Amino acid sequence: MRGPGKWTPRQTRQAWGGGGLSHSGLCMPHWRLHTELMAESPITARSQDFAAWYQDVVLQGDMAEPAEIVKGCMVIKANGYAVWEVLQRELDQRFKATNHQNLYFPLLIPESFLKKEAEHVEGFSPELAVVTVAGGKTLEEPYVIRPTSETIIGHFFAKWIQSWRDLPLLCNQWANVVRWELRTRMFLRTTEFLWQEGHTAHSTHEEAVEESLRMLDVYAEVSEDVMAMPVIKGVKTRAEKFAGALRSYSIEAMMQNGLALQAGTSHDLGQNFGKAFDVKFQNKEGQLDYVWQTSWGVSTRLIGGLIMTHSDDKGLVLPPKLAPVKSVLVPIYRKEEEKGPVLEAAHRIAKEVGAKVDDREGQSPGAKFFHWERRGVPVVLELGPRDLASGKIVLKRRDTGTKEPVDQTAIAGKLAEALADMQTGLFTRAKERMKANTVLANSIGEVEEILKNATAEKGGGKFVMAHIKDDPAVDARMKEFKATIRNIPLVDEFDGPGKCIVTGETVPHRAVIAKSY
RNA sequence: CGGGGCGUAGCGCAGCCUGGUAGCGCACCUGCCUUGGGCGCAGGGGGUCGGGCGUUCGAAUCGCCCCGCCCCGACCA
Repeated sequence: MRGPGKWTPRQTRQAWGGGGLSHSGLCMPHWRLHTELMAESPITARSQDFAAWYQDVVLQGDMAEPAEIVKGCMVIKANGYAVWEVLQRELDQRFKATNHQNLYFPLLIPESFLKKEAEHVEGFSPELAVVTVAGGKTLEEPYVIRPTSETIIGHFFAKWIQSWRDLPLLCNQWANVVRWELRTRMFLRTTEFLWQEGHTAHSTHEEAVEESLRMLDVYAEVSEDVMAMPVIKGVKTRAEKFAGALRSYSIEAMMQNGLALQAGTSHDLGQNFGKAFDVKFQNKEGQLDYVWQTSWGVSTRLIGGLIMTHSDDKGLVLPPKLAPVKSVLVPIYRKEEEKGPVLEAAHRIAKEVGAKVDDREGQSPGAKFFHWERRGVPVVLELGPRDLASGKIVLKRRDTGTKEPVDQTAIAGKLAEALADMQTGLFTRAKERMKANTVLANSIGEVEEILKNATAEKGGGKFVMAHIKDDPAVDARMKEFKATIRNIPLVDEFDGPGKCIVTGETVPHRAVIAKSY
């Protein structure tokens, strides 16, 4: 049954106005002309429809699929979850290295808890899912399904903290959260998503600020060094900060269409939740004081950012450090007598270099190449009778598409080299793209001029760097061009102080204005 | 939540206007043959036509209601 809710190429095609007519025949790469009817469907070109391309890559890369029976939710498939597991490992070891411990709090939070911090409840109430009936009875007090856990953690922190000796308290939890979203996109925004949320309590504000910046650095490091995704660290404006925080920091990445993606956030919560949940400690002077808290999180959204940073019209591209399978060896043989020696050599070499052998029967090598290509495997090795005779093996890179015959004796080194080169190459390319699409503006008119045509279809979005005041009224003006102030960078890479393009007041340096996901 | 589009086999679609009990390609299964970028041939399995109600001798097809998904906008990691 076709069933409700398949995100099909046909539907996306119609959405961008092609009516499903003949776009497939017109501007496809030539190899698609005779492969239209293949099981693994073609991928919409980025230049045609970026949103459709993204969806195709997720689906064809077997990363996830819509859970059509649950509104706004998705199934993260084995391929996608494996990437999440690598991310979890990379993040978790850095959390541990900075003395955090993992624990776990309940999914359900008493509704009254949310209401204890005024700004917090106001920020989250539109997106709460609430449990009102359980065990066949209407509950006296409804539970909300956690949209984040500051409140319930505040409650327990109050029980656990008495003295300055209990501080700092450094916690993290890996969890799912639910935020009722009006519009969803796989990985980027779904009703339920996976994340980690760090929660810490400190005896001084300085220490809390230090902590929130430390974890922002951890996020930036994982983004750039592991995911090869360049980011801008900065402060969120008051209008954009987390509901209940004193100050929020973010890392912002630029997708291939020039739109910004908030890839991680870290919050200085001040004493707001301490006061709301009565989290007090006795300091060294014997005085009672409220704790200073932080919270910080990254989610499965990172995977969406990863896809929109590196993937191409052939499908997924995974940076080697994140790829669950770094290389696949495709054995090629024509005659029965070739099969034995080829497979023997294939397994020997694969074992030596840690590659996976695709020895499925009944699939042609060509089909296997396409299969692994769209799943983002960094390197595919090809080994056939010709290579056996010459002592070579063919190494093909996913990022550049280059094919190179390599001496079998040198393959381990060459493979490692190719993977390392791909990792840095992907980062460099993304970084250069970000630079190329970052422009300065010195008046609100210029900002408008730049952003009004800034969509993927019209040549790509931009990061507009402008002097602009951190004032909600100023943020509101950005709505005129469907943009937001993404953040105020921690490090100024431009020209220092200048006059705000809206109010004329002097501000320390330029901020990032962009359209975003 | 407003505007637009769509829902027929696992996937992509035809059939609907002009009602007569469902078809094509790919995928899947079996066998042979092939294998350096999506091989070929032969045979085969698979569908409560998104759901409900109605009109009719008869509904995928006509009418009403509902549900879901995609796209575009307002809110958000």
